[in-house]
Amino acid sequence: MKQEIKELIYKALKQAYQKGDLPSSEFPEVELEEPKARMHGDFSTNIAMIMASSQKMAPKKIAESIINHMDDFGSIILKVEIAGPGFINFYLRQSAWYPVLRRVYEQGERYGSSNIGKGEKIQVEFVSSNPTGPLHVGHGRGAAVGDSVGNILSFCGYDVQKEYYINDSGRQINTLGRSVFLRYRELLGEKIEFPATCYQGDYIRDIATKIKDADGNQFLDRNEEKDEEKAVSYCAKLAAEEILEGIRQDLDSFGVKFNKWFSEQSLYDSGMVDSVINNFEKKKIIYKKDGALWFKTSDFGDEKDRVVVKKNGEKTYFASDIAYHQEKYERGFDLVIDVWGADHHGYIPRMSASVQASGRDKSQFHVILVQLVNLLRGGEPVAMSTRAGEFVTLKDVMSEVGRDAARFIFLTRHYDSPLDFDLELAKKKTSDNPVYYVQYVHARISSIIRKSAEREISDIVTDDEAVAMLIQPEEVELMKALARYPETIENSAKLMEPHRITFFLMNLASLFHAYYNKHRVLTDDPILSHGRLYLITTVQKVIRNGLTLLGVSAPDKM
RNA sequence: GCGCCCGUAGCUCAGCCUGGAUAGAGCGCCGGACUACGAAUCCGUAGGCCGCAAGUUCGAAUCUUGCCGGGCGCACCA
Repeated sequence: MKQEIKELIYKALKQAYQKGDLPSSEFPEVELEEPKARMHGDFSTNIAMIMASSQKMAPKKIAESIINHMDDFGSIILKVEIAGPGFINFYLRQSAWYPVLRRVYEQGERYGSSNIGKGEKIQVEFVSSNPTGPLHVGHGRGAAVGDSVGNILSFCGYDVQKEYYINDSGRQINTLGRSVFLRYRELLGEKIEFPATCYQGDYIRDIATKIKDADGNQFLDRNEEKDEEKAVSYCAKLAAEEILEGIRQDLDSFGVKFNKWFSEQSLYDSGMVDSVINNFEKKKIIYKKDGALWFKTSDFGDEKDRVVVKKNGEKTYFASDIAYHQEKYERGFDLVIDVWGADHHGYIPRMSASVQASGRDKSQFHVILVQLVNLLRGGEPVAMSTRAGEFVTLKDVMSEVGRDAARFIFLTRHYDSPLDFDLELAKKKTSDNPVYYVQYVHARISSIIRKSAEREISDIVTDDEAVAMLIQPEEVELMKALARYPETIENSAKLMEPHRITFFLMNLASLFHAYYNKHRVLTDDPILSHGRLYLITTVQKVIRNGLTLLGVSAPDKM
């Protein structure tokens, strides 16, 4: 639609130049926009104002000559006006919007998809929470954003892989083992002073109990230090597996599916971490200082160098992260996207440095920083202390407010702004809660279609006669919105911003509810009814299409 | 101190990338609409120095700079 109008303008520009009405043949890109105010037409362009200086003419004169040379308004344009300082406003015939119905109807769940990605391989890594405790709400937001961004990119022709990185190595896993082991000993009657540095949550006790039940007191006999170490590492392994399994289940019931779960430990097992460090040493971008090995990230834009091997010989997390990211590119990804909590933003320059050091362009690495979630209940903050083990898990939230509400709310804001997540509000089934507002459209339309079958209006009829009945302003507004969907998807993909789809859906829902309240779909006139049924069917398809990208269900009944 | 993010209606937020005409939505307030397709809905009223200031521009919520306020981060932690 936009394209057709743009071409008409280009044609007019050329003609105007040839006839000598315009002095210069330098034409800028024609931008068409939808005016905010309805009275300014369906589309408008500011081309005449932009050209004013290069053509050395008054904007209004330019606009006039463009219009004069638009010999063919085509079948879509009703009238054209010059307005304000030199805008050209286009008013379309209602029938101009009819083709969108067919596109939506035929493409259905693929409507809005595209091939702008051209098969480019992208990896989206998200959540990647340490298997030392259950997922909490913050992880939920990351999961919703990462999953949805992946869906959207894939919808736009990118070859997307979703991945979870398991930090199953290093000190905090050891701490996990120690925590479990201490609880285990406690369960067997020892008096334990439980250190504050250990994990406090009840889930630690649960795991310890399992070990006690399965293995009895066999770990209590510890003659040497290495016996204790063995016991701790046994506990660590078991606990990490147990917790990871819980994380998998939580994400599964949250509707998030990963293509791959990648283990940090495997990078050590395969020697990848060592080989990366050796490689960097050869390149002389790793050096020794104060007994530690430092990576010269400052050569690649970081503010200072970073340690990869500590004085005591332990590798830092950064070391395995470097190896991990290098490994990603070796798997052939053109672009690597990491979804992180905003508190990790300081980590970006060094990660980017490592990517560049292994020969990739910094544009091949992108971090989506998701801001924090403030959990509220009825407007009051909910205490969230990880150290004390008092936090609301994602599982709790899901069982309290439901998966759809949770996912939708996480995506009602730009990931860049902090999110207040109110449990009471999320449960409400009123218009405070936009998820039901949108889902209700889908259910309502299903209901009308059921009703139409009862009345034997039955099958969706899509012929011209029925479509021609769609002349109400509310119907045109709906079709305009449907036509805007592909553009919304494309923007959402380019900017990696799922909330644009959320807002689109809320707007479409609002247009539909207004239409529904003003006009009847099922009337005494079968042709009119057919036309309207056709229209609302396309609305329903787009609602479902969009909700699917957000990972939210589209119910037929609520 | 340095870096990143945020500041738009009473509240919660879109819009900013790609400048355009009278700045939008939901909630809340006030007032209305169910004997026909689902009232989880709709209609209407009120409510704004778009944090402040300067710059660029024919034109700035949008771009640039400075300032103010808030959040987060600045480890041989993860």
